[in-house]
Amino acid sequence: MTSPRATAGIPEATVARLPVYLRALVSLADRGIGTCSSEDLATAAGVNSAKLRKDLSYLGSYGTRGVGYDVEYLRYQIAREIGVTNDWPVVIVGIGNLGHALANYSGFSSRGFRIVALLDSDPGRTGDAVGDMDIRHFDDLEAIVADDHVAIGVIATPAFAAQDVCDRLVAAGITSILNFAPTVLSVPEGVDVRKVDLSIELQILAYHEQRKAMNDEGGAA
Amino acid sequence: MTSPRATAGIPEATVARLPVYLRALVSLADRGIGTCSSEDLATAAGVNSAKLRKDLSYLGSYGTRGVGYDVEYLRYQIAREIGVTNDWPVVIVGIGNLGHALANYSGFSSRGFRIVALLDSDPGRTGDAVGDMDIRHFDDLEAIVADDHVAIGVIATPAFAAQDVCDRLVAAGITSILNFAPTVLSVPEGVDVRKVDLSIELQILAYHEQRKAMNDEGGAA
DNA sequence: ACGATTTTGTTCTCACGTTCACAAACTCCT
DNA sequence: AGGAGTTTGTGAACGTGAGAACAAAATCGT
Repeated sequence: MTSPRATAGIPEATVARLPVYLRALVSLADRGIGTCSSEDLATAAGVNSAKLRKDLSYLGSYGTRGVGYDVEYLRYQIAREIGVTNDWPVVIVGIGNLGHALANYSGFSSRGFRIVALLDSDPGRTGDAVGDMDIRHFDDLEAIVADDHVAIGVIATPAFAAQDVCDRLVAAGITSILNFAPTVLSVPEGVDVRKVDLSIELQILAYHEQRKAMNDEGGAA
Repeated sequence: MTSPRATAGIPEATVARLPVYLRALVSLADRGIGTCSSEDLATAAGVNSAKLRKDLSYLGSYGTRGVGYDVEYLRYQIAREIGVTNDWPVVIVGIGNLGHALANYSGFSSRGFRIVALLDSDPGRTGDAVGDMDIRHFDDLEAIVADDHVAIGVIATPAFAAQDVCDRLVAAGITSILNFAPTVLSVPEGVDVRKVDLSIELQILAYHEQRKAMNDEGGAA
């Protein structure tokens, strides 16, 4: 029993690229471009055009053969598919250096997210203002999550505190977590975690850099 | 003509996990654990033990059957494979909110990297101190890269400036770039780019969150 | 010394993701 | 109206990655 447009099974790899396409479309729209081919959009998104077309085909047939894609229309369709046509409320926990940067990051509000609270467990920080928001105490978490129906939390604490914060977020009803702390979080079934680790990315670069150096040596010898 | 230990072809997916294993090993060592099984390490790293063993087998046979892995020994072997036994000099360009956070991030120095310069093109920022470093003007880039043999650069500028900064980094001799600006960078052959996009990660979470909400509705109806 | 037990390293199979290549479908021009 | 030229959407081939399952090799107890 499959529905005509199987909005069910979009591959994970495709989901991860949809936001890139969305950003590329916004950029094209800003430049006043109303229609684009898969080749144009693929270039703007930094991918192969066949992959782009296959990715878009999972959402439906939003292009016109011989013409291309209407930028505004496709932009809306992808935004709808991702779910960023309405704003998602988000809480950020841990307002150190990184938390500050995240709180001030304009890319959230412009892309479907709204920061509803900055939380920290250090009483020396609560009450401080970051931009136009005040830092509140972590104990306010449960009330905020319940009041604003928050589903997404960002962890920007030190590693040692991350698992405790995570457990508390989950208990409060958060079901999606973006983790910047360099540690593995364990969460119950049904909760999604994505991690961003700055030093891991650098280490991957270092590996390839080392390989380049080895090859240069090998080639010169 | 394959060398006995083919250090040549480590799969990209494995390379991306090695830093996670390394972190897990450091954590085990800190807790005074001298030996661990693949199961222990896999749990600490948040992966399946079969996958872990297969990943490690690409590096060589560093375990002992019936016993497990020596934590210190394996830690060194992975660090050597990644190339983080010596420090890699790194420059950070764009010292806004995020650049500040990166400059203060202790995880770099403790994991094989050394920040040698903070650069910004805004004269209002140059000269300011961040931690124990001064912000220098972007025009000093070429001299710094040449003097310190810098191969890795971090871009933390606004999106509109990122491609220009990137071109200049490449021209100065940088061959690995970590890009935090929300834009696609084009680079010549031989230069590696990895990107970290905070809002993309959130959008992926939003997609899954929306799906959960749809399923709950569908299940309740 | 030898069998029981543990745990690694590897093989095999399956699923997923990428890319090619082409038919279907649309526009434009005559 | 009809053919030439474009560009999408998709089927098929290929490559990579994940996980189960097992043989090889080490320890331990008797």
